[in-house]
Amino acid sequence: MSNGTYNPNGLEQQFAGMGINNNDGYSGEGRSRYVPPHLRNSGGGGGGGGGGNNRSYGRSTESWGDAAPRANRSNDSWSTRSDYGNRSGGGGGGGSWDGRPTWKERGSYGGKYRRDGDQSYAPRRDENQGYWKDGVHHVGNRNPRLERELFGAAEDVDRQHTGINFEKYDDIPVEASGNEVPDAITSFTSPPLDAHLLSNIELARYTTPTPVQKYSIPIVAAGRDLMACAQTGSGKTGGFLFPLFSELFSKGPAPQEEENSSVPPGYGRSRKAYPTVLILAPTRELVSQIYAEGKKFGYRSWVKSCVVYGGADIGSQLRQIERGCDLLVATPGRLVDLIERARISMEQVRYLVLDEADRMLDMGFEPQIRRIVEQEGMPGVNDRTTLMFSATFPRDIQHLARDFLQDYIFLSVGRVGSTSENITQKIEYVEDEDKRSVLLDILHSSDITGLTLIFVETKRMADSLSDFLLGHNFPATSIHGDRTQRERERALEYFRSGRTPIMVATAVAARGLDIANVAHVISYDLPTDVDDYVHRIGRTGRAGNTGTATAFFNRGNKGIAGELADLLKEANQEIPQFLESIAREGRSFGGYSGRGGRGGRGRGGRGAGFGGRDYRFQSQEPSSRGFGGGGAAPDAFGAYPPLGGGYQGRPAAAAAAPPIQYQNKTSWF
DNA sequence: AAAAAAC
Repeated sequence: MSNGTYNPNGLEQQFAGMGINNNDGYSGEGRSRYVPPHLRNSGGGGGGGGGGNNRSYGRSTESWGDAAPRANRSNDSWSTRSDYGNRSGGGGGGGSWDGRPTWKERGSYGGKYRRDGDQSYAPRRDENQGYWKDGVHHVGNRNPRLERELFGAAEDVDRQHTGINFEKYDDIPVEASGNEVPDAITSFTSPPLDAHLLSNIELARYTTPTPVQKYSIPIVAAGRDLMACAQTGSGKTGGFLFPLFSELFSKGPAPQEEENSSVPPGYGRSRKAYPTVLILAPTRELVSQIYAEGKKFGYRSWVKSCVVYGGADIGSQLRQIERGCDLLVATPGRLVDLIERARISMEQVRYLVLDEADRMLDMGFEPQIRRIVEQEGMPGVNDRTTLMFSATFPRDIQHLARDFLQDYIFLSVGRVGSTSENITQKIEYVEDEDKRSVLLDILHSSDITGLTLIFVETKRMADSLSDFLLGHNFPATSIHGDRTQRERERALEYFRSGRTPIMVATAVAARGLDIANVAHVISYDLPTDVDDYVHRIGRTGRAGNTGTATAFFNRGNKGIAGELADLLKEANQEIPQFLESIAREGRSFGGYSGRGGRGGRGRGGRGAGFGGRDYRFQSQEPSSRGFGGGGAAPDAFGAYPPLGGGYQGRPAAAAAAPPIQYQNKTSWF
């Protein structure tokens, strides 16, 4: 297969390329320090440049970054959120955020180094980085090498967005609700998108907006907040990156305090970064992936993107931030850490994105998220645009939406190619002790083109199973939370590139990861939550391709049997007899009542490809979910539903008298 | 019950 942009010796070469950072100990020591993927070849400047070549730029961000006084803010176009009309149509004549000229250093910088022939000791200037001066976006030079690195070649197996079945786009169910929903766009055009962004979208070979993008672009352009129920595979990442970059490109940097712009960059009293855009996501791999997409769309622009997450060297992340940080992608834990170290400020955040919000809450990130959004000086709902994405819309997410969003547009989107059409699901009855040999059979008989992703429930199993496969000469790797970040990233890279076409994974890889060319997803162990199963199989059949999902089922999985059978039925898949009967046993016992308990969609929603419902517009009558029942009352135990409980279909505003929590079947005992 | 995530 084509190795495309993936050099087998990439890592070593990239270490070599970091020569500029020798003083940082990268190569001076006997053992090489880990360089996370986003720092390798960063900037991509000339030849051996590698990292560290943006340094001089960092200065500019430093100064504009200091927060403009609140009072100023209320005069600029940012804060008048109540006046939606003013912000649509790219108003303001494309000036800077507040109409004032932006920091001069940013402009003079170009002149300073452009004619400087000797760059051997001066901070390396990046010809490919654009800049903003006097209300004009000066786009950097093109760089074929960097373009190839960012966008890949058309034939690269691991970059393919081809095979997208565009006709199917039109079949995707989309529901938008809210006050004055802006009209959806139908194609990538300028306006409403910034012309430079459009050229980057073209380079990335995206030709048609997905449904979520069709809505999110005009919604953000109108300055509205968005709550979107959509899974990855719906073009979610582009759904927020496109409109955000478009806004940044046409509006330029946020205003900065005049006095502060004279502080010598890098030597000022603080080395704090003030990102304009903050994107939060639950896993390290996910933020890494979003950042990689961000680099594509930010190509040649003035916007400097950064990514921070745990498990990786914080020093290199700090240096990256110092070089400029307009758009930040982060996991919550590491971001809180950096805020505590006073290296990142939330005070200039104008756009906030919460990706996979339900997952973040599941993982217990709510305290960190609330701290980041509510207690660290981030502009309030009136002074920022907030986009929330979530596969499900349970009650705790509704609360978050109520607190973080203002008069939002609710969007419910299906996937590109519904589960039923693109993924063939097979359920095999396999006892635990037979799983290994059945797996070998499957691997032996399966098509060698395409990747195979195997899900297990425990980290230990991930290790032992990948060892077992390696022992049988299958090129396998594994990814789970006990592996080092370096191992995780390498595993993912090898898997993506096809160098190791089999990967054994825990839940860390179940959601959000967009890996092209996954032909087969095997649930070696079934999860207990059917939502997890849905997310897993969503790793295949992406972008309009077809895929196969196989699950090993035995009596130990009977808890999921009923919902699994329902799911298969909705997806028009074959339901094996054993599953049918085990599901029936479960149902007759205590009366299966569809989904209750923890977060998730009602059964009816998934088949239609909808992720949730805009509870704001549901009346007090029983919802279409089958969550029938009276008004607000304690549940059968006399207890009010827990805040974190999964529940939907009821206005969250009824807080004074919380509604019934419908119990999971198992809770009745 | 296990997984994920900051040091």
